[in-house]
Amino acid sequence: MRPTMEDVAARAGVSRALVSLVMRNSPKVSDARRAAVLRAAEELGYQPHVMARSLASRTSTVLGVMVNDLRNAFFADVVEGLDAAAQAAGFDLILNTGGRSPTREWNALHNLLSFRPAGIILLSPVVPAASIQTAAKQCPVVLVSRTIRSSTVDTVNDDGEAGSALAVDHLVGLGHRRIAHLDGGGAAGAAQRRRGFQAAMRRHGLEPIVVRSEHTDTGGEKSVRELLATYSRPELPTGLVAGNDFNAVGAISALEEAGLRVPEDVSVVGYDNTSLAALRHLSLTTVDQPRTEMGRLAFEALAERIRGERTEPVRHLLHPSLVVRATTAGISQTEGHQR
Amino acid sequence: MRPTMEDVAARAGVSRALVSLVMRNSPKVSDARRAAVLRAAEELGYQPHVMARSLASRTSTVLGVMVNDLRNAFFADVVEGLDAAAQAAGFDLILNTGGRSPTREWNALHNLLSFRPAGIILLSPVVPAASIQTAAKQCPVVLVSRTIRSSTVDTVNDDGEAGSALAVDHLVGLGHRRIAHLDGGGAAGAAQRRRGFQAAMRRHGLEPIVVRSEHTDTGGEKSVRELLATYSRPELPTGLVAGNDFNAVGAISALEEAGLRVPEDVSVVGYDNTSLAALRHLSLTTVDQPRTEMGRLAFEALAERIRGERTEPVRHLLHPSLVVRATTAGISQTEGHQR
DNA sequence: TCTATTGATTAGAGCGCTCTAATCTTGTAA
DNA sequence: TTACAAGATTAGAGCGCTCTAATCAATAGA
Repeated sequence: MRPTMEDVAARAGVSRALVSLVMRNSPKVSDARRAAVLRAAEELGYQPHVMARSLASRTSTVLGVMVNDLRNAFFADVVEGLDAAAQAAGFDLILNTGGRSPTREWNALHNLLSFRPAGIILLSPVVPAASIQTAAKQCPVVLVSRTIRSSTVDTVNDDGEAGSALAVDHLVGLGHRRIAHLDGGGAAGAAQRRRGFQAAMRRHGLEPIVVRSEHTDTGGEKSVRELLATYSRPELPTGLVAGNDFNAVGAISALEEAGLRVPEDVSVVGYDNTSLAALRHLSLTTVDQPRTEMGRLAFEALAERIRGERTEPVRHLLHPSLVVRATTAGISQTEGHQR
Repeated sequence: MRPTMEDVAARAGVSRALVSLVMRNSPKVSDARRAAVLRAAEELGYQPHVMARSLASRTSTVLGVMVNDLRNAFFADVVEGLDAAAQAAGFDLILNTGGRSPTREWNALHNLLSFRPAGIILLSPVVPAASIQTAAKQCPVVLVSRTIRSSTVDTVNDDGEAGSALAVDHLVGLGHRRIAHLDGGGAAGAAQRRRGFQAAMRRHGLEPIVVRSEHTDTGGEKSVRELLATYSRPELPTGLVAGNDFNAVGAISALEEAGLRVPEDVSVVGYDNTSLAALRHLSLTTVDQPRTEMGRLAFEALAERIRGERTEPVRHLLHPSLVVRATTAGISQTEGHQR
């Protein structure tokens, strides 16, 4: 059996309480005793039992994290940021996946709650708001990539509207006037990206063209083929704001297949700045969200609640940035100003 | 304060011990009492306290997971598989990252250990074997993507040699005889892939060509340029076995840049079957490891140790499979049989 | 010298649960 | 009726720790 505090106390010739104080490095322990206890602990290979500590102190150093889909690089990055911040502050993460199913997610949430965590972070949860409210009664809750109308839960989101606007501004700045958006449909965040696109276009006095698509490469291909079938060459949009990077790659394929060059004939902007966008082969201009930072902020929000420093909800809306690479350029002279 | 077992007992008019039995659904409780307890628990919103249970029962339902880099899709997939299996068996994951630094990793490991987990899973750890041994004295340990000479720890690895062999066999079957490997250098798993390549080539009576490279797309580009500079066209390898998918993409770029067509002039095989390989735009033939399955097996190995069913170590070596897509083809007639 | 005062140490209760052993009910056989 | 086994229930100790309040030691002030 692993040594307990009692064992250390016996070996150091002090009481269990004193060992406890040393372990939490309390200042009110004499140097001599502290050294003796530390040595005894070292010799026995003693390590405090986190759960016992948690039970006795009625506090928790555990943070529950529910992530819908770890395979999604976005969430993996957020968790990385979360873990770094949590580890630095002495918290531990207990992690769960919900598999995009409300039922499984609710179970996962329950599981986390049964650890009496200090707080909970939900990454893009699909459970109803009421369930989240219930959880929030037990401990602070922070939502990432999901909004909620609740004064007890904080949220961290990337500003999808701003991201699309960034893409539109970039293209317009390059001289483009006919710009289409490949809409992600019901995918997470797609609605905001669409709204941002439309608003930005109108702001520039341009007519927004929205094509129904999906957040996949095949979706991108299909939408571009539709676009190609709908518009004759001189009226074809010269700029494309894709729903995400995969979508953009599909779009580029279809474009090239049709004999159009990117970016000479059509400029394409992706979204998410995934690892594939950085590939020199593609070198996709895309919108980057501060993912790790989102994880850090989520932790920070939670920490403030845990420390009781804040009771009003906080809504972080992070600003994405545009990573300009090789798939966007000014429109060629021959096409330029003809409407 | 959240209700405890005592509260439920009081409300149901029974003893705490009886509530405990009901919560662990013991068969030796009368139906009437069980119903009463369940109702009281429901009304109070009672939920057992996992940590308290763990402390009292001297058992743990927690599994420690140390992952080096979650951003690496490989590990994210393994964790998904792990989580699914663990959740199904009633275990919870506490997750940590080690950041590829032995020191930070050692701290992370210590943290996990302080939860007195039922077992620990280390994904591609970089700490010395001795540290792993130490941990293994406290609870069962399973290593993924790392081997060790120890009778107390189990390992789950993908057979990198077999993967390379798969790629070579495929190319040889297509008629290729001059095949080069873009070596990943010191990257994890690179050595095995290289060995597998060399062995497979010799088995076919062919001379293995190994070019030093890196597991990145720029690495792939550079190596191909070197290859191009070294060999005159008729002697240029017609088949390339890349170190991983990124590397393959870089290689393809450089090839196309030099006016060579893939797969007509040169066939390229990647490794890892990352999401980019599946892109229709690329459609990369690549080697796929059963990642989720690896997670499941890691859990299974741990579970067997936890249940005390096995004491001899187990070494899982998973067989990769080849996903044939569009970057490989038979060599064109004009090039075919000339040496 | 005696008493405050401060700082260091410890006794002991308790966190929310499990588990063993003891006790209480029934039902059944003699 | 009595005895007893089998099943249902409970008392109470204890898991490894923290925390409050009490105790103890040492120094300072009168």
